[in-house]
Amino acid sequence: MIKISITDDHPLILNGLESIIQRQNNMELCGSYRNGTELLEGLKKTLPDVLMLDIQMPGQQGDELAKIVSRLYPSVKMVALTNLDTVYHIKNMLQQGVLGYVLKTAPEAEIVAAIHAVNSGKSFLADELKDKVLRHTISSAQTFPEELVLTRREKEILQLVATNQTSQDIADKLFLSKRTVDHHRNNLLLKLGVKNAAALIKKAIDMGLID
Amino acid sequence: MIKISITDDHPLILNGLESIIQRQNNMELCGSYRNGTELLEGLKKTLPDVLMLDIQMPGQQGDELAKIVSRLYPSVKMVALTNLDTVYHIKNMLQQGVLGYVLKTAPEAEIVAAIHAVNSGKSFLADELKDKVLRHTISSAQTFPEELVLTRREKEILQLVATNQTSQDIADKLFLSKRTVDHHRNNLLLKLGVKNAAALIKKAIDMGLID
DNA sequence: GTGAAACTAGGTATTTATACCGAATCTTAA
DNA sequence: TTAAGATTCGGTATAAATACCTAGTTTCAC
Repeated sequence: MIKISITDDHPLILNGLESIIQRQNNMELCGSYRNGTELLEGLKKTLPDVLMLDIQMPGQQGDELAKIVSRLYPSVKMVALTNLDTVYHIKNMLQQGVLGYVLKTAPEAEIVAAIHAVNSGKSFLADELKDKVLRHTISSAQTFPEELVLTRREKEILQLVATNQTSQDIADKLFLSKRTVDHHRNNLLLKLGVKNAAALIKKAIDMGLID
Repeated sequence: MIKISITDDHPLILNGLESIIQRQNNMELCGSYRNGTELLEGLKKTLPDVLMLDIQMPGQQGDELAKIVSRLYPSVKMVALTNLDTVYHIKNMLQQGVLGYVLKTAPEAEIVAAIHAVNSGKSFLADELKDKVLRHTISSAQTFPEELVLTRREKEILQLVATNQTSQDIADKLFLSKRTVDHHRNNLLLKLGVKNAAALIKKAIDMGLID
């Protein structure tokens, strides 16, 4: 019997996954959480074999959670269950210790297959996503730099740049010098390979860095 | 017995909604479609009382579908079931003939309530969304025009602003003076109610003006 | 045809963003 | 403990965007 927990802020998704699991005769749902706080609380009591994890959630994001969980509970196999199909997110989640990556648009059979795979310690990634990562790895010189790793501060400032605030506004809000904010903005432009704020926001949204 | 159809490209959502409907003793699912083409095909055979409609889908978008359905089958009551919680989308869908608007993050009871409401011809909108629309209507009535209408040139330039080009670049490309481009950019900022290009792009994407 | 709106473009000024330079702390993992 | 990277902030300079003017031409609906 594979014990499964899920963390997602959408009741509909929780429902859908629950009905899928109930239909399998060798799986059972042992935890259902709506955010990172609930998850971390729940894991203290019940440890699943497989944890299904959304990326975009209110509060703590999926990648941070994956990192925490994989450190605290290395025995828990994780599957990212998400809408985001960018290479950035796939690589990012896998780096954070997630074994499987499945899109919410995936057919039921694929979700079940992913659970089985990670439960036996194997990684799981849909063929289409493998191809995508592969293509990107091969031809990424032009599109965006291979290694896109944004720091915590950069992510934070990226969000704020999209909110109709100047660097000075952002600096005031974060209690930083305008210079510091500009420094991070420049790094963002470099890392995403763009020349100005408009293109930065466009690309960040395309890549799923901003919701 | 309320007959319900659903159009959504996420199998998980289809699953989740199906299990919710099965648990109600006065509802039944009479159609389940993954995109607009399937929906329009299916409606020729089976007409539901209530149609649950996603907005973001591959191919035809929800708002276009709502318009078509409400013209072809005025008896079908529609509910938008979506992740998008912007005032723009709420108003847009309601204008296209949708009676209810429910977020995918909504609890099960709210989804059921929405189906009942629209089935008896009443509109349905969660209180939080009503408040949001109200606040927006009040606060934006004075500053910006209610109706957002972009001209051809403005739309054209809006697209280009998102493509990593400066005003001068855009001017060269369109054989215009940089001043003219700046003029249109200023109008865009005014019309969308933002202060800079970053926020302009963010808002334009949120509103579906840029893909 | 007339009028409204869109499109065009220039002047001038200020504010912001971007580019490059250096460098001191702080965190964190090896 | 050490090394690498993140974070912080400064100087200086230029490029770009934004704000507020005016005004001629074109387009299109009435």
